[in-house]
Amino acid sequence: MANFSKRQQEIINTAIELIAEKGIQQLTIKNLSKRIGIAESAIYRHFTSKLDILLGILSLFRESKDQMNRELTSMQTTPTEKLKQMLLRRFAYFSTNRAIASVIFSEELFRNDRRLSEQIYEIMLANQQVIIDIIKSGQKIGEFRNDVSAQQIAFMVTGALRLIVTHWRLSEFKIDLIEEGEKLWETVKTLITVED
Amino acid sequence: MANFSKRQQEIINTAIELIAEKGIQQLTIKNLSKRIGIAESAIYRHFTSKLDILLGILSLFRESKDQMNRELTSMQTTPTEKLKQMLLRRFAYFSTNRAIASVIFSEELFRNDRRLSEQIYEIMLANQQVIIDIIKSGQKIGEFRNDVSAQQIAFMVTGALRLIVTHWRLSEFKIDLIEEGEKLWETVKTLITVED
Amino acid sequence: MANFSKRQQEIINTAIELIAEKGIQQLTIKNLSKRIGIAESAIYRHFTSKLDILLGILSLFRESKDQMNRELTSMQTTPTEKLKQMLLRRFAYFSTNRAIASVIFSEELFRNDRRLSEQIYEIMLANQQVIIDIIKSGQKIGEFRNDVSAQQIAFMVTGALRLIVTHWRLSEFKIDLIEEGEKLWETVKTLITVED
Amino acid sequence: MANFSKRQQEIINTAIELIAEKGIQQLTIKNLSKRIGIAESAIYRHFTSKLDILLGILSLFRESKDQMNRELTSMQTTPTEKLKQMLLRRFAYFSTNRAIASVIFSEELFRNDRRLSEQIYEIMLANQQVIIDIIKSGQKIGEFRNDVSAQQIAFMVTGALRLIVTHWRLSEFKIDLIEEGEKLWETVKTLITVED
DNA sequence: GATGAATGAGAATTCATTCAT
DNA sequence: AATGAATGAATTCTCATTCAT
Repeated sequence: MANFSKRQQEIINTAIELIAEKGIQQLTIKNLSKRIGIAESAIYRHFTSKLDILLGILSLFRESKDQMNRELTSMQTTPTEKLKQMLLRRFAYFSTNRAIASVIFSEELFRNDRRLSEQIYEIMLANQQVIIDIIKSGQKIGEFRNDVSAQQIAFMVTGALRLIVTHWRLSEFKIDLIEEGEKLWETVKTLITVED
Repeated sequence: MANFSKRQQEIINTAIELIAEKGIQQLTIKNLSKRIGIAESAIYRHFTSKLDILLGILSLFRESKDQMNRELTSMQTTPTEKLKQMLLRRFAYFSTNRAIASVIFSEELFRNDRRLSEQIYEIMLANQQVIIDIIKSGQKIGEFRNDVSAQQIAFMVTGALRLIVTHWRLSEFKIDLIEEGEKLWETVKTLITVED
Repeated sequence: MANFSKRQQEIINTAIELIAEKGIQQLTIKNLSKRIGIAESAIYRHFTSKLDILLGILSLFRESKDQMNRELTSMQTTPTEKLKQMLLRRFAYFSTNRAIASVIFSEELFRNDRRLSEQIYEIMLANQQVIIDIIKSGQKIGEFRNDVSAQQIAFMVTGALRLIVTHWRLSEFKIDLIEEGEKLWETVKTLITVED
Repeated sequence: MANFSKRQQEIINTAIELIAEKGIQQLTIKNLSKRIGIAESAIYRHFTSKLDILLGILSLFRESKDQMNRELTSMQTTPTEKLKQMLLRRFAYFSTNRAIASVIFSEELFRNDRRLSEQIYEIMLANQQVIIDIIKSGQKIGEFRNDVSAQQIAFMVTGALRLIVTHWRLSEFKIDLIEEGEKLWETVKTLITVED
């Protein structure tokens, strides 16, 4: 969010909140400005259009993704530990950032415009690539089983993550997300690590 | 679709198409009627409101889910074969029903109304329960490994299915979905079946 | 209603009912046909347009007015008795014909079309003329005081009648209309008859 | 109208005009905005809904009623003079405020909504109560005859007022309303004042 | 930076009416 | 007589955006 002013950040965060709470159809300039407490027209001082706000949301997502990847890369541990960290951190992140969790997996929201849908796909692919890379390195050094493709495992791990978050959201956050994350990690570990 | 008239079925299917192609924001009565080739007001002979059309879509989803479950239940085979069939058939179904594939995993689309969001969650839960049940019965007779919970495996399998379909859609259907389904099944089989 | 078929009479009466209950804005072909229990298009077998139905209502009003005048004319009594009869009968009629009472004094309802507004004015004038004539004849033979104009008395009597019926309607028929009619007559008698 | 902005007052007055000229069915946002010379959507900056505009009209009526009552209350004269003033002023007011005259007695116009119909009834009752009070005080000091109830006289006076205004309106304002008011007052005076 | 007023395009829905059956 | 399907015009209201202050 370095590139965004205070007000811009406020607008982006409020927009995410609004989408999370009421869906994209309720993300209107009117609702947005009302919640922030400024006039509708004031929004246009900070973003030239509504599309720009959505692009802002995506840039926030990308930043958070880059941040996590940088952290993982700098970690000097085994692939198993890396995968564990990555999973648990993402569950932890979502559990304290409900609004983002409600929006980040909803590719539907960004279908209005080519630029939006391309960017969200790009973020999604990048996120998956991180997992694939970790798994591949684990396979190379014999920590993870080699008889299944890293790509497929990545589908299963990311897919489960996304699905659990969706359940959590649809259940109106009644599920304990942290606990679910730990259960998922145990399962993944059991299924793919090689015991010696 | 037994309960729906010809025209109602046409409206429901066209609505799914429209959402699939252009997103829910483009599902307007105008676009709908234009594509069907009737006047906007004619739609209201067949559905009392737009909400009613969305409920119609969900009732179609539920019917298709019930149909698949009935088929699976009546199959006299092993859990392994059942799980395989279920997975491959769903991939096959989606690959020939692109529009439905684009809509059925988009819980976001049905957030306008309580009735809608509750129903889509219900369908989602029911679909997952089928997988859980198959896995449990496989675990009971020793076909599937017992050291991981059926629930977690179901998350991974369904999650992967959903994620692959999403990729397929965002890639504008360039991926070969059938092939992807087979790859996923191979992976799942390798990971969870017990070799003797 | 001699000129109207059974079905036409049913439509006219139902239209009056609808207006009485929910106001003219709720008098739609849809509501009308629904209440009668036929299809919307069936209405057009019996009336060529909605305007025609409104004209039918007015023709019913006119008939009822003519009927009352004929009765009054044929009565062989004093003007005092005639005025009393006219007043009490109208109150009695309205109290058992709530729907008509709710509509007949609402000139507003018939402003869509010249023909309608002219006819309702005509009926109104004719109704008043009857009272004026009775009062004049009473003045001529010395039963009613002569120091006020018949026209003005007619305004006061008819005005009170209309206003009381309006009150009755707005109070949701909680007032006893018959009793109110008697009170009004007593007052009118006290004010305008000449004691000897 | 203190609580309303300039534009809001303009909208309310134009709405009254429109109803007066063409009936409530022609009071549409389109007609309203066209006559004012702004876009349809601009109306919604000033009133949140059409119902709100109608409530605005009623609040204007109430204010005008309160104003008149305040004037009457502060007058230091006999009940006879008060009743005369009240009558003549109302006729004068209507004769220069044709639009309001065309709307204020049309309870039918406000039947769309409970709030509307309750308010118009309330205004009507309040208006009548003023007359009843004047008459009662006149009876107490012997200026008005005591053998008829104040309530009944009020019905007759108010009823006549309303009926004369209705005639004036239906005759397309050809009658001289001021003159009619004077005639009515003469009649009322003759009928109810006690000569000594 | 912010506001209030305004705009034009469109949204869902309703209505009277028509027509083939 | 009656129906079901359709139509086009109109209605209320929303939305993103602009502009003068």
